[in-house]
Amino acid sequence: MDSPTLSDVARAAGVSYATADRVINKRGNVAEKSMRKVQEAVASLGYVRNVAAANLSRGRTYRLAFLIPAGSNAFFNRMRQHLSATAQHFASDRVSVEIIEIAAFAISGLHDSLVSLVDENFDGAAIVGLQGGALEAPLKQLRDKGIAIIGLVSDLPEEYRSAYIGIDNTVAGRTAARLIGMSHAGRKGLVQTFAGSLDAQDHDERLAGFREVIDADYPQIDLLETVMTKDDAAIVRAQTETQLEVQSELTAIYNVGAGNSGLIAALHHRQQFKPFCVVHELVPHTRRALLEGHVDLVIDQRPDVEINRAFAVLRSLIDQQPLPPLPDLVPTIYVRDNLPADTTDSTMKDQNP
Amino acid sequence: MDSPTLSDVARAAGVSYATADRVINKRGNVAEKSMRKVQEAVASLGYVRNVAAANLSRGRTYRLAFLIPAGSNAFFNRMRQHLSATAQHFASDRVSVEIIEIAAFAISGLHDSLVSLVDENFDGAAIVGLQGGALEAPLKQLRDKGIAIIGLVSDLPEEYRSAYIGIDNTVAGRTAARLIGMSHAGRKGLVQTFAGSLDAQDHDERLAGFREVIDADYPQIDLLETVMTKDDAAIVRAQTETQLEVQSELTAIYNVGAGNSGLIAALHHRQQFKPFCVVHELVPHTRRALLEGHVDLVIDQRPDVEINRAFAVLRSLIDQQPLPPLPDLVPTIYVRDNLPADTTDSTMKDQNP
DNA sequence: CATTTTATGATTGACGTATATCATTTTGCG
DNA sequence: CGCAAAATGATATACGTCAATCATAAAATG
Repeated sequence: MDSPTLSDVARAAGVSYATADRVINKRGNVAEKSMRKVQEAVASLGYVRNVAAANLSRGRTYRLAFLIPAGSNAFFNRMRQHLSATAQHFASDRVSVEIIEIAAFAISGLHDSLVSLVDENFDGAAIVGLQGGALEAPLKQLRDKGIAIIGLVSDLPEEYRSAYIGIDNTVAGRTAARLIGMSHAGRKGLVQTFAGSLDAQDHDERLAGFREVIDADYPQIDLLETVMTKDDAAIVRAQTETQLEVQSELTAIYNVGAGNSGLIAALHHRQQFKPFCVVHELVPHTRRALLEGHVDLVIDQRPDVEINRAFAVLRSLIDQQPLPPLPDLVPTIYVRDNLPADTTDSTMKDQNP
Repeated sequence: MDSPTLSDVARAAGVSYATADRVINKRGNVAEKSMRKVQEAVASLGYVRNVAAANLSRGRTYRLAFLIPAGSNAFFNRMRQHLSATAQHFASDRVSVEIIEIAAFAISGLHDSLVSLVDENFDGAAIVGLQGGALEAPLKQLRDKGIAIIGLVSDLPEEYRSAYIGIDNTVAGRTAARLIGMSHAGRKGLVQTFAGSLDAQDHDERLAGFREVIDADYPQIDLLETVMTKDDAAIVRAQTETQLEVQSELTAIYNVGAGNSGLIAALHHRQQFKPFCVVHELVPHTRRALLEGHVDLVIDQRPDVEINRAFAVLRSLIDQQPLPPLPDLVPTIYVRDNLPADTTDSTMKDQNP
């Protein structure tokens, strides 16, 4: 019942431990015949390398960096929180994590952080990225040093990262459109969309996906021109109030960006008919708005799932091993009924982990 | 930069390795003063036990059993598939998994499987359970042997399991109701619900949750009496065809159980107005129906997430360690736009794991 | 104070793999 | 055949922890 060790394999194959080791670790200088014998023994005994022993022997430690926008953005706060919890847990697996805050959404800030990474001897980095030629030089240096790089939430130039972990924003936009379409039950509609800015790639993609579906499948729904908000709650609030007044026929609102507290505030005191309202990212205030009925749907990115994936992907990249089976990452739809337990709530159900 | 070892801790605390070990592993016979010194050294050096070394030394292996209903049920097929993939991956962590097929949904079959478990020396078991007094005797034996037991998808008697991993079916039913409610946009509605049988606890809970929300928040929607289908596709098909004919005003259909291929077949050739259709579990045929527009929403249980959780929970139970941070498990809503990549599809995006 | 507990120190051998060294054998080739 | 090159064997040390042993030192007890 005990798992066979490499010595067992060697014995079964009729070779020495050294030769078996040469085969397993591909050190070369092995006759084809021996190789085959060892591989057969591995197969017949069902040998699997004991990673605990291997890691111990190698003295391997994983030094990971997470580059995440600074500031009080509720979404990234949530992500940081999950990240530190996860990091703490992985400490016993010799994984050390450094969270590096980058100046929010500015190429130059990210560039500088990347430059300072180069001298720091990390094994891997997960980076909330941006697209921009300025990043290529430091990214190239990191890549050439053999550091595993992945894009997180927002992608990096493709050439310089081994994976992207985040939702497909076109899919997110399409999903919002589908649900808003359904909510109209075939009736005429008029939808106001909000976005942070034109340069934000994710906002752009969400809007494009949104329009695609509305145009294709819900011709009876008209779209007003997107209002730009700089992701600023005050602007969102003002604009929402204006639009609600001007467009009395408004049937739905979709905010692809941030600043939802402004949107919620604007809807809060409204007694009349309230447009169907879809926003992104489950954070304390959107959760509350959902429960109180000001918002109808939240499309969430699941930062917890993303962080878990990031760890798994970085480790397999660093070890050059296949990725373990992981749950898929898709935009998650929340209504007021299927919300996860509030983790900011201190009460935990011990029976139901 | 290297992580400190227990020897480092002992040296810093001014005690011998043996004493430090006595503190860390709670072996007793240690003076309070030494205990404190060691704990301080642990804190100041940031010592974390190296689990790789510990597991190696202990020679710990985890023998896990998964008891899953036999048969060709598409949902459990999917779950089994994910389970074997995960099991294979964890083999290198000295986790061995045995999948035990139990006679589908019959107390007696489950009972016999549990009895045979008792002599088998597992460390833990994840069980797709049933409620029933007959199970208590073997469960008690398992518990008394110190085997970690968790309920999976469908719960066991609470007293005899340490955790339940599965969605809250009331929540799932509520979620379905909310979305069907939304799809009516305030208009009058008539909804037909289907369920497998009255004894299936999960079906019952889903229906209850569903009715709760419709009654409370969508008074203009009427519910027809639930049609029982034995989860048999042929029955579902016949009943759907009958109801579509008899109830010409039908605005929505909600099937809380299985047999969806029958439902889909009945809707397939229908040219006229199609009721809004909500079903459970993303499997090949529901996925196709969603893409082709026969079904509008699928509420999924995420067997992949459940399996991942099951492994994590069993391991921490067996090690008596805290649970790592894991993504929440909530009923997932799929529309045709936010479907995960089809894993039965052989093409994989290597850039986007 | 002598004696019994109790606590501590010193040390050792696993666990399974990685990695290195050095001696020896086998093979290939002219 | 003889020699170099290639392949193999034998063996040792390290990784950090667990678990055990045995001797010794300190504290508690009467």
